[in-house]
Amino acid sequence: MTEPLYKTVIGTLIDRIISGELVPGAMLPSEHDLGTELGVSQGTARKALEELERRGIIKRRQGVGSFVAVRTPENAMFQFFRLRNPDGTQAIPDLAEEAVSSRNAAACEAGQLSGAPEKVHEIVRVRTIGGARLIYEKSVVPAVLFPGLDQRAPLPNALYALYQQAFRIAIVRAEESIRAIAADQETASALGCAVSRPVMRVERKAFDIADRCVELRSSFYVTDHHAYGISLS
Amino acid sequence: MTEPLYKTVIGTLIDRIISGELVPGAMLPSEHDLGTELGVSQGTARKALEELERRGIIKRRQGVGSFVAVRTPENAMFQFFRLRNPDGTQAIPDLAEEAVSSRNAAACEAGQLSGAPEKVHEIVRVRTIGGARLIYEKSVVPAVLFPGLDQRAPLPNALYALYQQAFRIAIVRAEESIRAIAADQETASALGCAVSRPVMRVERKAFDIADRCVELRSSFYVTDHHAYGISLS
DNA sequence: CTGCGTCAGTCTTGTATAAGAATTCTCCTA
DNA sequence: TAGGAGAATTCTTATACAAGACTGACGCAG
Repeated sequence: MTEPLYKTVIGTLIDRIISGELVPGAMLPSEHDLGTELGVSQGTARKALEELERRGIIKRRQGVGSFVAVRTPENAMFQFFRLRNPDGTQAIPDLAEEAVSSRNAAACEAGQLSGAPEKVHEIVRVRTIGGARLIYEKSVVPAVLFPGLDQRAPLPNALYALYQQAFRIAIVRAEESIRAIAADQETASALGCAVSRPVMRVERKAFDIADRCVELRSSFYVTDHHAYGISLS
Repeated sequence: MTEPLYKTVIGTLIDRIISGELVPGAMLPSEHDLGTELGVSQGTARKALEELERRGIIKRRQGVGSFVAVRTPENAMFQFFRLRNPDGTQAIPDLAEEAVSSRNAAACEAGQLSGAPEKVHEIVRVRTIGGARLIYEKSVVPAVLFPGLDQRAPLPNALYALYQQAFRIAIVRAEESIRAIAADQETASALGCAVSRPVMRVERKAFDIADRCVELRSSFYVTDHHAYGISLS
């Protein structure tokens, strides 16, 4: 056998989560049962579960069990919303405006999104912090993966919780490109600020549990009183 | 015993690296020898070594051995220098100007740096990419941890490799706050750009293997043709 | 005698397995 | 209602074997 047993177990569990056999919040078989079922020892099953926990796909609690990770509004904010208050605490944004539309994918969007979709949904939102319009973001997702998303307004604050609950798509990781630019006309009017004012532009590619790119997001932040906080390791 | 054995082993190994008993590049005892020496089994020693590898403190190679990680100019760039070319490849900066000075620590610096140092060294540098002045950075380190740093000019491109080789301080992780601001007079003249032009400002706190904050760095980037690339997971 | 390739030996980490300890929750009982 | 026994789970530790990698001895050709 070329592939280690525990990697086969990992693949089996991921397949079950993708197929919907294991839904978010569901309890996985215990280490012992999983080993018996798949014909491996408890230790091997355990090694697979440990790696899935490191990747954020499941949660384990001693004495309780292992569970498929649930993307709640809270943890989605904490993990993927990086704007911080001056004291370092998490900034909590409110939703001010929202527009959802359906359109044909641009060539560069189709090239980056999984499945090279023809149709996409676009979600444009303006967010406020303490009443000030500080965030303008445009998200693009393949229509085929998110059927009916354009008829669900108003959308919740945390999109990734919705993605998981309504469309069975769990965002696991993201890649971002950050730059400082001068606000263009569109951004300035959305944020109610002056044209050519410095804003932070973040281009995000979000990947699901199967490592497919399922969302492109372009965000613009006013960072006068808040900063984007990240960790390098 | 309240603390698991393998965590004790981790602490022992980290202490040996901090003390200089294990220098960068040195080979650690094999799993078997380490277990015998510390009175634990090979499996327990292995669990400790696996976690140290996950934390980037050591490197392991099957059939060869385990080695204390070496901070080379290449991997320091790759891990902590996040500016990327438009095609996503790593941008490689050159050094244009450099000034090293020694001064008293400001209150906010002493409060953040490990040991609340009175004296600090300040390294101010301008970097270029393809000949264009795109990066202006100011690093502040405690003088007591970096004796004689101010007499070492010219400094190498990758400071963190120098920190490890010359001062036995290994930067393991960093926290950054990012914002888009208008360039002030000082930054604009350093970068040779217009005042109030949008630039990206990155405030970094760098931590060593003992999780002490040993460097504060304030960087300013011109991001017209390059972007700051990060991963969220 | 020298140079080179091969192959066995040995040292290393990687993988698989198992048993007992610690933790958590449930449920029964006083 | 409080407390304790019990069952279920993960966590810790231990051991055996497999796989990869370097070393050195050996043999053979030049």
